[in-house]
Amino acid sequence: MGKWMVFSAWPYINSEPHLGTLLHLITADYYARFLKGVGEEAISVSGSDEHGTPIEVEAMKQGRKPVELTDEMHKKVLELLKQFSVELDNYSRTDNEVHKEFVRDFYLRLEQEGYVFKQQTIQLYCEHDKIFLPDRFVVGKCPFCGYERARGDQCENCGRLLEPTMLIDPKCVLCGNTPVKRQTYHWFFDLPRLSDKLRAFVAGLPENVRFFSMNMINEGLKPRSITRDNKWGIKSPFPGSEDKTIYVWMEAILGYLSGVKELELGGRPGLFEEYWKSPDTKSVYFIGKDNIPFHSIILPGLLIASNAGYSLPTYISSTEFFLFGQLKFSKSQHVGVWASEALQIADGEYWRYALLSLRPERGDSNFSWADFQKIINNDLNDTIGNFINRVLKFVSEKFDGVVPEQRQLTTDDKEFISKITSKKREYIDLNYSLKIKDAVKAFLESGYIGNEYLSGQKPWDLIKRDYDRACTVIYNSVQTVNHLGFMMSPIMPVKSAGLLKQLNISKFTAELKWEAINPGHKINRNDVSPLFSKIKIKKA
RNA sequence: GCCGGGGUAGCUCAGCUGGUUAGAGCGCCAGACUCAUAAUCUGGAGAUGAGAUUAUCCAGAAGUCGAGGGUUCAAAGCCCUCCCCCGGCACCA
Repeated sequence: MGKWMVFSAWPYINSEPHLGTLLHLITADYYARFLKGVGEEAISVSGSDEHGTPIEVEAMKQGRKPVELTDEMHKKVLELLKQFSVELDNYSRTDNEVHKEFVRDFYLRLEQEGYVFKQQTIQLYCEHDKIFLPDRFVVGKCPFCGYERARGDQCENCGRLLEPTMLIDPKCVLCGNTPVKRQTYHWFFDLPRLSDKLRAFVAGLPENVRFFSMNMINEGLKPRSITRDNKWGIKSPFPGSEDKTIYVWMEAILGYLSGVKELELGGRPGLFEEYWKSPDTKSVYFIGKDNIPFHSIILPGLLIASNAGYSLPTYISSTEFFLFGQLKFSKSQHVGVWASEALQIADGEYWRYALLSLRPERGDSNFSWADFQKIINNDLNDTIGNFINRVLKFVSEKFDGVVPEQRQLTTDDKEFISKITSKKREYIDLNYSLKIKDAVKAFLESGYIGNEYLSGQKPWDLIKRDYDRACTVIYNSVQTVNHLGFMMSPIMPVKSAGLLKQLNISKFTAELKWEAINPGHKINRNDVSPLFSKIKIKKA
């Protein structure tokens, strides 16, 4: 049995994360908890991605140092993650020393392996802001359609792809001055040389990732520049490149490695080699479709090129987007739901449940307040919460909080037991196949089955005329609560802990074995209370 | 332009290696129950109309998963043409 590394895409912290970004962090946290829950050895890592031009520019606008900005933002993200019950083994940041050193060593090694070359390029430079301008930081007249506000990478009006130098009358987007062309040197990663190896790797990826990536390879990979002329970033290690920094993507992506290294240095000797260099290690990356190529091509490319025996990604689980009333979430347009807003509306754990059950695994999925409310009120509260509550209340009121014995099983009981057991098995299997949305659904369906059983068996009726039957039905229902708790615990860790307390047990059983809570066990009847409550959302 | 994804009940979606009468949840209608947080459970209509019949019912034919063709004993899943929506097309993070 191999070990597992669970990763979430590192959020770029130029602003607060929105639901789309949060989704991957929550999923990674969920998945790592699931794995640990079934007894796998797993570590989970992510962190704040904090270098690069957008943050540098934002800091410039505010008249602050970039690091002040990201210190603040990173702290805020940590705070937010806590509220969403995201507790990865390491949630790091790219400005930490371990990462920086790791990155520099890594690229020096890559150079030794012969995958780095230096080349001259021409780029637009703003003399006023003293900054080389990335494509999107230049606007001007489109040479094809004449649209005045075409960006350096693409004209929004006619859709044509552009080069910044093609723009007529280019302007710096920051200050409006005309940038100048300036010669510079950059160090490049020789990606094309890895085409064949990457093609073999990509062939094993899931379809939604594979098509896209294979296409890029077939169109011909291009060398990827490693360096930038920015100040805010990791100092480039190549001789002669002292005034340059590493391009933010090319270093942040190595956080998956440095984050594990950091864990090792934090007191787990040997961890890095054990995980990253073992052929048995499985790795899962939870990402959005917008950064597929970085995980399917660039990261594996870097890993292969380093020739250091790192294990390549095993699973890349890419989701589509959440749309918000048909529109894509967007920071600039202010479309979408931000993390702190979300927390004002509902408990972080409710969001975990909702986001995991809406997870856009197949196509873009619409997020609407009505759906959200329905998921919380009907699914979580009415189906799951109410089932648990009616069982525990019953045990408290009618059995003095003591779990009754199982007597003679009827056909109905046996059928019920087998239904719940197979839902649990299904839940586990679906998780292993990374069908998380379906796994969460299996959890919900277990709630339907439980309620159906209670309504059909009517223990409140039985207790008056057939005590043995009542015992059996309630015994089975209590076992069901344990199994539900098991499925719930990675989804809503805090709520599950509350349930453990109500049940007066230390953990939920991962096994499929029916009896997990013995007859005669006393639950904490004074703690029994509904786990969830309904929410009401005012129209936005 | 190229690549990919989507278009299935009022809504959100599942089904798509072709195979029984196209499913679920929500919503709607009716009923049951009262242990439980006005929660739960059951049944029904609903992705189609028309003809015939006094009516219920039954039988037959036809239609039905964006549109239209095709392949097949059999298509929501495959092929072709087309329409609509979304995303991407790498130095944006």
